[in-house]
Amino acid sequence: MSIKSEQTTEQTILTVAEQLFLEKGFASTSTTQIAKTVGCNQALVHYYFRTKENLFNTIFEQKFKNFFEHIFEKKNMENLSFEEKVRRVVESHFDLLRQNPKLPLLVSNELVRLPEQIQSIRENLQPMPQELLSHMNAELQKEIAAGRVRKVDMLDIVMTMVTQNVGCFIMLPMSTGLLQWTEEQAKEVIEHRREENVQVVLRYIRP
Amino acid sequence: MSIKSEQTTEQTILTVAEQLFLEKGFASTSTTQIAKTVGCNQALVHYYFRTKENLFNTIFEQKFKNFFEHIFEKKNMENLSFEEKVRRVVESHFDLLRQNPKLPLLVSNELVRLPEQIQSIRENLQPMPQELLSHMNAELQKEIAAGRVRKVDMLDIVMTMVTQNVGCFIMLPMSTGLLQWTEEQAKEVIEHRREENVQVVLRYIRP
DNA sequence: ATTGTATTTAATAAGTCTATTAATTAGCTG
DNA sequence: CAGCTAATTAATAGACTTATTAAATACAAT
Repeated sequence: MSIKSEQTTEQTILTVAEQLFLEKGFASTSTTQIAKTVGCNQALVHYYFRTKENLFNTIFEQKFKNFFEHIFEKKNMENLSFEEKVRRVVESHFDLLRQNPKLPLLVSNELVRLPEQIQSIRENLQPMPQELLSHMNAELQKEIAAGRVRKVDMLDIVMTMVTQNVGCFIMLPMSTGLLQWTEEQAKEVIEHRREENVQVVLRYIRP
Repeated sequence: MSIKSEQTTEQTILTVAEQLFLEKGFASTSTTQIAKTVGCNQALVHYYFRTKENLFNTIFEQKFKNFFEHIFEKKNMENLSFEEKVRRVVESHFDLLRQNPKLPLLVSNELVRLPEQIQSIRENLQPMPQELLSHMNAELQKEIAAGRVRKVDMLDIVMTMVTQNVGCFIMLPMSTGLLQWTEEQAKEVIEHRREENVQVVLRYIRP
């Protein structure tokens, strides 16, 4: 085992495979390469996960679920203003993406490849979003009634936020290349865009 | 030749390959499959383009260049208000993406795969963006000075627009799956988001 | 030490993929 | 029609892929 192991080999395979899938996508990652990176025999990958598809799904579903759990995690924000709540939601969504910058592209790709996959995901997190969304919507309606927010659909707010945050990370390699940012500059831009994305959403809902 | 041809076989190969690359990406599209779809022998694909990479680059660069030309196309908007200009730029960018809904994902993927590619693209359109950007910036500064727009960087405006529009199409398959839109509904959402994206940008720059 | 189970490896089948080569066909020109 | 070039095909080399199988090794418990 070349990778430092407190982990079992099985876990190491998962870790390595995740990295490679994120880096190069499903099609361009071979079980041979996974095994080579782990430092084990290629058959071992199939011994633990039988098929490459299986291995991928194990990682993918876990990752996706984890991601949504973070998003829908109940945060202690009861006594904050609506604006402050929105700010925090945008920021924590952004921060979650920053920790998983390559996930959105992988998800976008693989959901195109396997539209069925999305159904199994949907079923795994059925009640959460609806419940939360309607709770948030109730609060939004109060704000609108009080004239602190313009009349706007909750779904549009969410889409604006998600699109802006996700788009930011998907486009990062392209922006970096086209505008020839150094890694340093790229980091600064990300930090800067975090606040701008908050502004985008806040100004979007302002009366 | 099974595909109806007014086109030469070479052109047909280009057309078919473009479709398949957009659909399934570079790695998951084989020259065998291209040939099968075209209805010709697999060697013919290599006869015309020698390598798959070559074929891809031919299509990719042409497509990318074309796309940027549309974006930086001079439009006749001299006697419009700044706000109206912004609206039209956002809308025409959105419309261009709507005509090429799968291009952003492909570009995102392949620029990760080949960071060098981006440099050759950069060189192909060197003067345009800088020139246009500084022209737009001059106008922006006037608007800011006149108090019709808040103090904001041109780059942030552009990034907000591009991110919002591109993100919209990259996330469409995911949104459609998660929220179980019909094709009909998806179309309506796109039409709706077109206007919302305009609002996002306009409200983002409002004083 | 032996038995049993889990882990790991070597070997390999069966298939696909890219790319090349040599041969065949089509289409045009003189 | 002969001759030339371009288009097209069949065949195949060679590399790489996924997945399986049977054998070898490691490790624990009896």
